[in-house]
Amino acid sequence: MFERIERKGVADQIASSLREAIVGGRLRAGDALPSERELATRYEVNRSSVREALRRLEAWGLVEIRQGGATRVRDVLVSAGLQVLPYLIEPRGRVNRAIVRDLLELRAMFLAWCAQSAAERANATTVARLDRLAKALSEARSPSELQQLDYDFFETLVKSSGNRVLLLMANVVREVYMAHRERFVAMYADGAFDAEHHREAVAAIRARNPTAAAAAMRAHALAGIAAVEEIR
Amino acid sequence: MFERIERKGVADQIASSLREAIVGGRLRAGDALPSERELATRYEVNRSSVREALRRLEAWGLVEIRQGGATRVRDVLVSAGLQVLPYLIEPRGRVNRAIVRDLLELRAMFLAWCAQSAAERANATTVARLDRLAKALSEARSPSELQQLDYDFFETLVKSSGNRVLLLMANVVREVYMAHRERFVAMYADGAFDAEHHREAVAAIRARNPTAAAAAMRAHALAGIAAVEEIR
DNA sequence: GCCTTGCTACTGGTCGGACCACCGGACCGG
DNA sequence: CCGGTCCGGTGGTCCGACCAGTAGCAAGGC
Repeated sequence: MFERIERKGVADQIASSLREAIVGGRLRAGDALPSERELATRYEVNRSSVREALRRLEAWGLVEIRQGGATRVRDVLVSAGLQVLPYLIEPRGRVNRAIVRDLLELRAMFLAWCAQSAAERANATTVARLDRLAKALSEARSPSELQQLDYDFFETLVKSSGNRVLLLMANVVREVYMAHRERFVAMYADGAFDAEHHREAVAAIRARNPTAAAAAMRAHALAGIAAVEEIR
Repeated sequence: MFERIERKGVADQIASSLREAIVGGRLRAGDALPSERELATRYEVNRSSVREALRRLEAWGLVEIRQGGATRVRDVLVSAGLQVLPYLIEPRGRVNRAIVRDLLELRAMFLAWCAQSAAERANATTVARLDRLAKALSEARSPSELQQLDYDFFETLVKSSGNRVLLLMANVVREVYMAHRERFVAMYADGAFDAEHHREAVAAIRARNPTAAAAAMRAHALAGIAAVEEIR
């Protein structure tokens, strides 16, 4: 009880409706959307609200708006940004396993690369923070607690890589991951998770051994992928 | 004469103005923006236009809008998406070298990883396309031509990795890169570029040798970084 | 017959003014 | 001190009007 109450604005709902139509394939790339005035009539809302929804879709890279001409649907995989990921993962309520696997593969690449960068340039403060997280991971028991700590470890690693562009990517990934965190909790179920790789990585970073650090985090990520795949 | 006339909508200009204030640091994280009504008065435009601009900033992750409360500036590096990259690269007309280097480093990681994936799973069609691009790179002369071909090579590699999440990332990176392509043309000036690494990579992909493919593309990317750094 | 020109009916863009929903602080009574 | 109530200000939605740009069509010229 006391669960969060949904309160979405009109514009939000329209944006969601259109987004699902596009991502779900009911509207194809190149198709022209009805005019703003017609959408307003059909949804029985004001044109301003429709406009607001359309601007959001445009910011997501899902449609192309041109004054005087029709608003057209763009090809999702060619022009959409990372923000649409949550909707690709779960179109029509069913999880798209292939996309999840793609995401986890990228996670493996990022983890390994960040660990390598961290080993090359991390300072004592960062190493200490990673060390604390690794220790906490060794002691934590509940899967959700492990998941949170592991995510914190990931973020700390990204920050310690010192790459600000990667930081921006991580921001988007965080939103996606947090929205679907229960999908990935399987990676932390009894026995599926072992903090050994984290301890190894921290030791390697402290010893300034990039290769070993990368290998440890890659091993961790691959173990996670295996755990998720097994569950399904 | 008859040069192209700038035609940006009112909302666009307001969004740019506010974006620069935020990215440039004149508005700090946590600061409250003036109300929509006041912004409308100050800019001498309609409130609708201000709203449209604010929604765009929200989509970029630069501000947080809450009904009943003030619209507040968010921490760029904590919540912004990749879309703001162009403005981080060139705040106030001066190029931020550190960000450019971060971007090129990530490019190196992506290139290597894509080449590896491609070697593991590319089909004959893709290999043939990469082969054509590598040949064209060997023959092209002008830097801008080389740049375009190299970018095509990168995109083809991303597609052949088969990872759709990476594809979404590449979409955003493409917009950033294309907006600043002149900045990177130095990588392709006389003598700075050699198609040898591309030929190696294609050969390795065809031979299904992931390690060699990754090494070849990493070498190419590192050479590019060196060329850019030297110019400055 | 073909191309050009200009009209026209549509599209999105901006305007202003009104009212609703919501938040936070000031104020008041218990 | 606590809980309500009120009120000013904020964003959210609505309406109806006009401006600005596009695309297609139809009359005119070659």
